[in-house]
Amino acid sequence: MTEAPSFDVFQPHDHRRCRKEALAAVLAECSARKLRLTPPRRCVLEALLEEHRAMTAYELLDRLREAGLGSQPPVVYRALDFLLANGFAHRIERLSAFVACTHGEGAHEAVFLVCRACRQVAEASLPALARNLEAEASEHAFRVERVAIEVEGLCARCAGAGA
Amino acid sequence: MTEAPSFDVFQPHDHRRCRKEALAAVLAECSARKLRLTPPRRCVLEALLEEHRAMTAYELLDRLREAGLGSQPPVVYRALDFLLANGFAHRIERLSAFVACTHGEGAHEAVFLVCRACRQVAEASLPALARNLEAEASEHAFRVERVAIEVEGLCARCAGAGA
DNA sequence: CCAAGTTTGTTACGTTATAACAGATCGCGA
DNA sequence: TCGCGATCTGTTATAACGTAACAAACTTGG
Repeated sequence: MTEAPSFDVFQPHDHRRCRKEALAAVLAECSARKLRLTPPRRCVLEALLEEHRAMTAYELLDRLREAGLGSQPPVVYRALDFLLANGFAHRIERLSAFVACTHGEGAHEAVFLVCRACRQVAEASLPALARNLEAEASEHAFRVERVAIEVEGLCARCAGAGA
Repeated sequence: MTEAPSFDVFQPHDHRRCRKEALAAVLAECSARKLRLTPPRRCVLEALLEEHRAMTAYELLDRLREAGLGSQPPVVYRALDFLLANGFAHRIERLSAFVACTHGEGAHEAVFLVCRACRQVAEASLPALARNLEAEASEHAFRVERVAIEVEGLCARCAGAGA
């Protein structure tokens, strides 16, 4: 199985290659897990990989429409459900928007660094933090199902541009 | 200045007293900082303290309407802006909803334990975690402006109720 | 008291998301 | 290879969340 790339989107990189590798990794994963990357699902994933930033459901829906696929909201929300459920994309709560997963591996509790200007999102994992949260939750007898850690601010480039 | 209470909402407690003390703390804070807790702002805050769970803007708007105050969305969103800006309430991104602050002190990076069944929210602070995030952000040359850490799951009571 | 700034309230609209259902497609077993 | 159950696509319609723009009322300080 191809390994998905895991890197810092805020660094310059060969974007063509990054998209291609990420798509290959998802295709491999789908094949291995017998998941169907149908046309609308693939269209949404490719849009996210291409833009490489958090996109709203309605921006993605425009892509579906342009591709001659469904043009109504449920189509894009269902494609997103599939991508989120299988770890190929993430929802950024703060923006009500979505990004392709850049972290590679399956289930993981990620920290998202979200630039409010360019909407690019870097994904990091902090295992130490996850342990802290576990401890905190167990003190409250709380059963954890989902963790969202979102850091909003400005990436170096946008901060430099005087945003 | 009265100290606001800081406790675990998932534990049984004297709710009447908890509301009264929290309101007193906000009044004191407003007086100290020359902030105006006007009728719509107070109405929204009291609703949040009374219900003691995450409430949507439109639920809060119903309260304003019942109180004979404004009945259109901008009124409640402005009151919420005031409460959020001054640390008297928090937005729970995951739910597009709002809770009264139960943590007492001013600016703080909190961890929210959000029960998806009853919508009660426990607020904890994890200083160690904040330091981790700082380190992570600086590695990416990212300027942090706002941090949201939300843990979704089930509180002990709702888990027990077989949710 | 007056002027400047702040707050409330309104109308109108834009954005985000889901329910319910019909028809198309897929994959498997007879 | 046929057909049946499960899955997926697409539609219409509507609900939930949020903001722009502007007029009127209130508050505060000179």
